[in-house]
Amino acid sequence: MSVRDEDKMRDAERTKAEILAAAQQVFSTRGYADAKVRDITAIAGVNPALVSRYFGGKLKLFAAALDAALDARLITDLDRNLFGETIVARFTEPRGDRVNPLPIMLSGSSDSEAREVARGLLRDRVFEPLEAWFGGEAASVKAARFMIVSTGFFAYRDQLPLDAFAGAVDPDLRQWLVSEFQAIVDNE
Amino acid sequence: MSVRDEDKMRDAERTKAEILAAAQQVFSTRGYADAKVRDITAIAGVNPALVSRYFGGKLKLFAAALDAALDARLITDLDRNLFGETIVARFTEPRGDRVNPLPIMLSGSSDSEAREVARGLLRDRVFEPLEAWFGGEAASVKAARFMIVSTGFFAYRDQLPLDAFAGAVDPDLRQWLVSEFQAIVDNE
DNA sequence: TGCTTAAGTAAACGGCGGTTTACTTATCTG
DNA sequence: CAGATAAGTAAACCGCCGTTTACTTAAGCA
Repeated sequence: MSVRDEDKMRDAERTKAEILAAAQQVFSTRGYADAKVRDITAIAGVNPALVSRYFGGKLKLFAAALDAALDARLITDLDRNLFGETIVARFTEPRGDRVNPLPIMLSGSSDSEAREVARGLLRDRVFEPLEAWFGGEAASVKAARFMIVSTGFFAYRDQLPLDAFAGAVDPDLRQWLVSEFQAIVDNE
Repeated sequence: MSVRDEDKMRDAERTKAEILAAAQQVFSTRGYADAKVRDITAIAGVNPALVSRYFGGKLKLFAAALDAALDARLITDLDRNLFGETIVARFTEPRGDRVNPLPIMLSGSSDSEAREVARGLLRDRVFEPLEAWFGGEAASVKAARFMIVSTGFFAYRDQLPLDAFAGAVDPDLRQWLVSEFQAIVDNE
C-alpha cells in the first residue's frame, strides 16, 4: 500500500506531493466526507498529522488537491476543429498521472464548506476561462452545455457508477460524447 | 421554522411524512454528509430521536427519502412525441410539492454507504425502467445519455450552483435541453 | 374518570475522526 | 563529531453528531 515502504529518505516537498496525489485519488473516488485523513496518509505512507502541518487541515488539502488537478492547458491547448475528439480523449484516457478535476469537484458537493471551495475554483478556473474561449453571445450557454455533459459523464463513471459506464466506454456512447462536444464549438 | 408550532396533535403517520419531506429538502440542498439529523427534525418540528424510531437511522431515512421521490410516472407517463418538452417541464417546474430525485441521489454520492443506496435505487427505479421504455439495441446508450444530461443539469442547479444556472433557466439553455432529450427518442 | 398504550421529548452516551501535543529520528553544517 | 534544526511519528484530545435510554404527556377505551 504505502508508497515509501523501502524509501525512508526525508524530503518535505516530495512528501507533500505524495499526500496531494493520494488526496486526489481518495477524494475523487470516495468523496470528500467519506475520505478520511487517515485513509489518505496511509496511501502516502505518512503520519496523519502531516496533513495539518503541511496543508492546514483537511479542507485546505481538498482545495489544494482540486487546484493541482486544474490544468489551464485543459482549455488553452484546444484546437477548435478537434474539440470533441480531444476532450473525450482527455476524459477517457487519463494522461499519465494527471487526474480529472471534475470527479474531485463533485466529491465535494455534499459538504457545504467543501462545496464553496469547489464552486469558487470551478467558476474561476473552468467555467469562466471556457466561456472566454468560446466567446460570442452564446458563450455562457455553451460553457453550461460543456459543464453539463462532462459532469454528467463523470458522475456515472466515478461517483455513482452504473454498469453502462463500467470498463471501457461504449463506442456508441463515446461517439455521442464527441459529437456533443464538437457541436458546442460548431454553433449547433 | 417549525411546521407544527401551533399544531400539537399527535399523529405518527403525519409526523413520519413531515420528517420525510424535511429530509428530502435538506438532503437535496445540503448533501447527505452535511445534512444533520437535528437539521431535518428541526424543520419538521420534532425530536431527533424520532428519526431512529420511525426510520431506523439516518441512512434508512435517506433511502426512504429517495424512494419517496422516485415516481414511476416520471417514466411511464411519457409521450414520445413530446418527450423533450415534458421532461424539461418536469425538471424546471417542480410540480406541486413533489421533489426531484436526482439532487437527492447526487447528494449521497460522497458517502460510501449512501452511495450504495443511491446506486441501487437509481439502477432499479430509473435506469432500467428507462432502458426498457426506450427499447431496442441502443436502449442502454440512450438511457446513459438521458442520465448524463439530466444529472449534469441538476449538478449545477442544485449541487454546485453556477451563476449561469441561477434563477429561471436561460431560454437558450432550456431549448437545448429540450432538443437534447427529444433527440434521444428520435434516434438521432 | 382512571388505566393503558402510543407519541413525543430531554438529556446523556459513545465513537468516529480531524487536530494538537510532546516526542523521536534523520539530515545538514561547521 | 557535536549541535541545531527540520522531518516525521505516536498517542492523546476533543468536539460533533447519530443514537439510546429513561422519562413525560397526550389520546383511546372501558
